Amino acid sequence: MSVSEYMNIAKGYKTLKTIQSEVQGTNKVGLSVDCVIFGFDENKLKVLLIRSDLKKFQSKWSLLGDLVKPEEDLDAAAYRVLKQRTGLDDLYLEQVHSFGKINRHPAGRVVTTAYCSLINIQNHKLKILDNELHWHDVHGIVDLAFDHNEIFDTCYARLQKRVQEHPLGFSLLPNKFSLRELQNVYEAILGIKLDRRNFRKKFFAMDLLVDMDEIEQNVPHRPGKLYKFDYEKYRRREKKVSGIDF
Amino acid sequence: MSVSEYMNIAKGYKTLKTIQSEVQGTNKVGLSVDCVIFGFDENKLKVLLIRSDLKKFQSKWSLLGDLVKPEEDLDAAAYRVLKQRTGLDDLYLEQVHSFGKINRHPAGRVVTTAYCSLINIQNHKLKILDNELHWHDVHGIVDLAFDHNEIFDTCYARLQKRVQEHPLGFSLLPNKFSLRELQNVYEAILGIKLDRRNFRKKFFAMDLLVDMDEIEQNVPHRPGKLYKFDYEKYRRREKKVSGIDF
DNA sequence: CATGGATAGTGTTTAAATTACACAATAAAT
DNA sequence: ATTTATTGTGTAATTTAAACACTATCCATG
Repeated sequence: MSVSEYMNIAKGYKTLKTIQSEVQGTNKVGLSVDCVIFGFDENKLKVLLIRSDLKKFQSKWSLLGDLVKPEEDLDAAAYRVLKQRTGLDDLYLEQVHSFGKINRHPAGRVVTTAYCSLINIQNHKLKILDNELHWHDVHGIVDLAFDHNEIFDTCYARLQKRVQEHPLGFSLLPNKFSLRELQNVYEAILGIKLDRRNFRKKFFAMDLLVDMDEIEQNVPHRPGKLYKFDYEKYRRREKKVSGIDF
Repeated sequence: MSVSEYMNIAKGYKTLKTIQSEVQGTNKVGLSVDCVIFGFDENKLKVLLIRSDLKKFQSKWSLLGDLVKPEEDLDAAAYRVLKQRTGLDDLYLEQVHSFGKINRHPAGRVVTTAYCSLINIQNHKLKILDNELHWHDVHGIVDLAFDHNEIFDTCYARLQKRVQEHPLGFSLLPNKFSLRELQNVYEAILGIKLDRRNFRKKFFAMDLLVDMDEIEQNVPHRPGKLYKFDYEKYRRREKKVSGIDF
């Protein structure tokens, strides 16, 4: 042992070895990710659930999750699950919260990190039929496996908050959308009715919608114009301090 | 093996044993918590840091953290660290984000969950002198150990956001405080100057400050009235949907 | 005890944002 | 040609936010 190592011990510093033995010792837990994947269909907000693969919960629905691999970033694990289950790329995905109650998993200590994702349900054709994978209305979610009710509630609440401050809603829609579709998304997520004229006024005033010079097809009434969201322009904006209010 | 177990396997269900072996197998990682503890002193926002106990980082400052014990809730671990280091009870503590890059810790795979806490620096006399524990101005934080710069930045940004929507600021102050002290807290956290009259108007309009019928002592100028925050009244309020704006 | 220094305490005016609200135009279906 | 459903549009009233200055009070000082 070198003199400097002795000095470090004298100072109370731990050596890398000491920490390593702690890390690799008994202080290990299982780590998983769970994805709350939202979709929008028939003017309803939906969440993608799977039949629990755990016998104990055989009749219950469960969020989509998996154990994090030892050599895998946390975010990468969530993205892997998301891609595996939806077949889609380039999706909105955001970490929400980690859940770490001791007995939340029957197989032992597993801490899970929950992610929230929004997808355009149109693009997601695959895998729905074969597996026991289904879109559920976010209202009328009843008894999920594990602590997934708590996780779902947390993520839904976060979504409701976040959709008001960030342009997430568009992820649920096709690239081109009408203002009615957009409003339906917001109403479904927030669970409230919005004034149509004020809604339009607000979004036009943001100046982030690009008129595609196209109109809706196959609607049994006067078709609306189609727009896309200008993410680039949005990113270039600087945010203001919004003001104290609680 | 029972018939029902066979059927479960046929259906693709995993038995508890299967999952257990997965959880207890190689898919284990170290799990830690890190606390970003904010304080307020001399009209500056401060964060509590400790000299890294890891030799590799011996000259660097580090957040306060520890490994989560195998039989300890995640939140409990954070609270344990917080209490150990501050000697205080009943503190504001909120989970912010989990950090899970593969090589973020030199001793192996350790995923950490970051918590944000606010304390009244007056109450925290102990332990500052002996250990290598110090309050640092949040500006001028330079090179922390591990990925603690990223963690700190995330928690500070979250605090700035959250303090505008929830009554956190009071946790940095004594029970009784003057409106100037309160404004100083907000200005320090947000890093902006606020209009004094409008600030007062806003807080009085909230109707959540209780006049204590006392005035400041030992100030070298006209003393201000002291107030406390009415948490009970606040909790009973129902929140409005704040409106779409991004 | 008179003065100066520092902060407390207080209202109004203007601008900006939000809300409430109604009717003509258009396309599709019959 | 008529019905049905939805688009597209503007204004007035209310609420909220922003800018801004003077007197009162206490302490410290000479």
